[in-house]
Amino acid sequence: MTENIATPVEINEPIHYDPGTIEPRWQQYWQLNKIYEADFGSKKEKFYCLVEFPYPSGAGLHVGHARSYASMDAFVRYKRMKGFNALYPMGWDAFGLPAENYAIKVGIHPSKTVAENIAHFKVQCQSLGLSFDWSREINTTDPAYYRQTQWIFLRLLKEGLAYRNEVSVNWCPTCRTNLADEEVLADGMHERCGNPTEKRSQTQWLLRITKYAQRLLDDLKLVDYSDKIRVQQENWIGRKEGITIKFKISAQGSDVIEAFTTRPDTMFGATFIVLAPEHYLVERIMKGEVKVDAKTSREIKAYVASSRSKTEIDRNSKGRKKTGVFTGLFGLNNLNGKLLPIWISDFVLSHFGTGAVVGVPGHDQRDFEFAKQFGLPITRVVVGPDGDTSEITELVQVQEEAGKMVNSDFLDGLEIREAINKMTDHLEAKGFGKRTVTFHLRDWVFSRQHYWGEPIPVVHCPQCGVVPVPEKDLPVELPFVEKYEPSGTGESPLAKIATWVNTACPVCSAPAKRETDTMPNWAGSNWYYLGYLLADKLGNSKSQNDPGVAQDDVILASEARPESTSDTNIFSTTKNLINHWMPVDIYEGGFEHTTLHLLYSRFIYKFLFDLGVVPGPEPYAKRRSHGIVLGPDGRKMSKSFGNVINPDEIVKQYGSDTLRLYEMFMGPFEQSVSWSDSSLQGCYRFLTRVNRLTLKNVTNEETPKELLIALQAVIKKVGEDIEALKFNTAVAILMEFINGWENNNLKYEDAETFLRLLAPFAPHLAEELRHKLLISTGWDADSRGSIHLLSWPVYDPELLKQDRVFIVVQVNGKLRDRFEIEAGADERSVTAAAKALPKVKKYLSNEHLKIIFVPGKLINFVVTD
RNA sequence: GCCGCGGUGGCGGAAUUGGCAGACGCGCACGACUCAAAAUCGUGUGGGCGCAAGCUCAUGAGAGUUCGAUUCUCUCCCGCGGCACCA
Repeated sequence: MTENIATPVEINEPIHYDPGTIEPRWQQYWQLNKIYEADFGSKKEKFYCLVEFPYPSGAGLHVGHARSYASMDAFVRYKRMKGFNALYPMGWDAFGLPAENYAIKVGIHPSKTVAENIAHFKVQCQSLGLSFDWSREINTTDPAYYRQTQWIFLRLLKEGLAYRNEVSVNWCPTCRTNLADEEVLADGMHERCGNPTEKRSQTQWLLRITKYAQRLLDDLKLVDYSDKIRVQQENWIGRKEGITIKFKISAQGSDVIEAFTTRPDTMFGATFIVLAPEHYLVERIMKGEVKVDAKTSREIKAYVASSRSKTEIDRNSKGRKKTGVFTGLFGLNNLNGKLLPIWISDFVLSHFGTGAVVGVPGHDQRDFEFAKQFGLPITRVVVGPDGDTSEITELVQVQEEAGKMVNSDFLDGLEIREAINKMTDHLEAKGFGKRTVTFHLRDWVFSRQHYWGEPIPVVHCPQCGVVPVPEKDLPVELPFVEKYEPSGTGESPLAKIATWVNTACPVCSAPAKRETDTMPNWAGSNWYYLGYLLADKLGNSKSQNDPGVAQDDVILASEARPESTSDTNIFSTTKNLINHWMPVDIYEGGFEHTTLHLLYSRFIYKFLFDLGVVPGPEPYAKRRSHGIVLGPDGRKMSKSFGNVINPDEIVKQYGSDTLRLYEMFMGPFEQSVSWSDSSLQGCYRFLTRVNRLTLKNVTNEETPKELLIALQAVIKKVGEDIEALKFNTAVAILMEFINGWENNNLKYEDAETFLRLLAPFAPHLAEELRHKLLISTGWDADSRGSIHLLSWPVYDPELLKQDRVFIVVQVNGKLRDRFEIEAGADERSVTAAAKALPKVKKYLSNEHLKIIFVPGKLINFVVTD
């Protein structure tokens, strides 16, 4: 601890609990004494606690942020007291749609609104008394910061993981930009603005996240994520094993169709093949390269045209009546020499598998519907557990998982699982097919047609093509413009700024144009956990104009700067710094980012790992997500419902300690809970009582033994609960303890112990009361500094050892009585004592008696007549 | 349809290697203080029967395992979330 600022407590203040007075003065005290700054020169065990940094919206901090930040704040304060060198940083994810949309709405340039919003957010965070290390604050819109973001992009480009391609993308007409798949909700709505999206074909920058799909899946085993989060990522990555089967096309030279299936066991039940309208063979038919008769050709063209006119959501809606057209062509089923008619239908998706499906109408719902629609044959090849072998005429007879093979030649009699393996081996051995793994995950559409983002650092040269901006020329700064509204043409507003767009090719110096698309708002958050570690090198608000920062010091590049072995200061290089602090020990943030930011940043971290920048394959050792704070009416808080709780008002009325305590007490951390004003008041009452009891029920006489024992139990429980993120029960035990304090007095040091336990939850009041204790009693504590720098109390296990215990007495499993006996009493004495109890005695006949004895806990008499 | 999580008093929720169901808070009732109210403190508070001691029912429904089940197994119902014409 540095020099103490004079303790700002008056000894003769009234007993009344007045958070409005005490909170600001301690906030100021903490700030002046810099008590929450992580020590970057320390060899103490580190603890890196990360909460998702907010985008600084105009609405300010809401109670959901507060739940996350306050809970993790308690965790970090506890860890600090346990002796860890804790890092709990905060920053601003200020690029992207939300910031830009807000700026457009209020008609003020985003650079200005962002700065204002950040200032507001910061004041709010400080008024909550959060122990963030503000010396490491970062801002993704800071050129020194996004220089690194751009550098990562250049490296992705160099490694072939960033590429341009014409793809079908999700377009949000409201926000006038393209979106990644992850940004579109299941119902086709944009996750930000809630409006419907459309599909467009456009040349876009993409990141090859699919190359990392298997690792993103496998490495989930290396980390501790909540089940819900892990499963959600697994679903999104969507790995499937199957086989791609080849079909020769009849009467058509060398053309072959490949179809992916996860159920090769049913191949003897195949009766047709269906192609997506976008399938290459369909293209060839329409170009005349594959011959079909003129009438069929016209029908195909008409069908394809009508499919294209449909929206993606229309096409993908389940249960829609099947449509399609027959091509007149047939594919050869190599297994039995049967010819399968080839159809075209838009229920087949071009981007999954091979864009072609083998129709097995007996055992697939969609194939069944299609066969029914067009009168195609339906063959049964699986008999389910019900033993039904009849002809399949109803959808309900379509078997899915369990059953035995029939009508399937060499597979007959096998269980489905065995048949899949046998058929797969067979097809591979014969060269008819190839084992294939598919993923649901698709490449990440990484360009946005918006102003407020990191410029993509490349130049388009007529001679050289796409040329990366040389690293030394980073950052490519975002130019200031008056008009930044999206154009809606699919071109970024940057395209209109001739002075910025026109540049010289870095390779041949010929006139060239800058890339005008910008990066999505997820770009800056891909690596921000590293940004905090390098904050002093990145030019944050404190050192932005510091000329002492050398240019090459700010690049994450590691191979250019190998680990120094001669240097005795382990924190002397960027790489050592990263190696020391990474991975993040616990990362807390919303469930809604599970398949967005969380997945994206894992991908980028793996890429940085491959480059040698970071020490391991995973950025976050542990991930948890807080439940949503719902409105008092149980609905999601929303302006339109009028059920939004503003944390500023709560702080004003009850103080931040009450708000913090309530947000932790309201329910299990990962569960959604409705806001309740009366529960909030209960927390306020608790703090008021703590205030009164500490100032009145404290003496220099010994604490009653019973209360002292209870205090040991509280020390134990609060510590264990915080570690397990069970903040609600930690608060409960603190409340329970003071119920016992009400009619007793605590000795000074025991009262102080209690305040230490309270400190992570109500940091201001704990600090205030401890200082009042020191002053009013003259009691000599081991430190006159902040309570938050004291050690976490250690309980006395001897006191927790009970010498007498309560034994529960059951008869036939029903509770009949309980009695007290010395701990460690053996079965014989417990039995004797229990039998003697009148309430028990009357149920016991002397006949056959079986006794179940659980030492120290319970005895159960089982009367068996 | 597949997968995950959950269902406990009037309300939010406690309790898990299977051993006292309902901690803690809210709400409610009564009492103390007060001219009165608020605040505060105290007592009580799952349902039914009973003056009471006590008995009995009770953790979404039903079955099972067990001396004993909120906890484990099976079937089903409901809610929330993820994936989904994904072959």
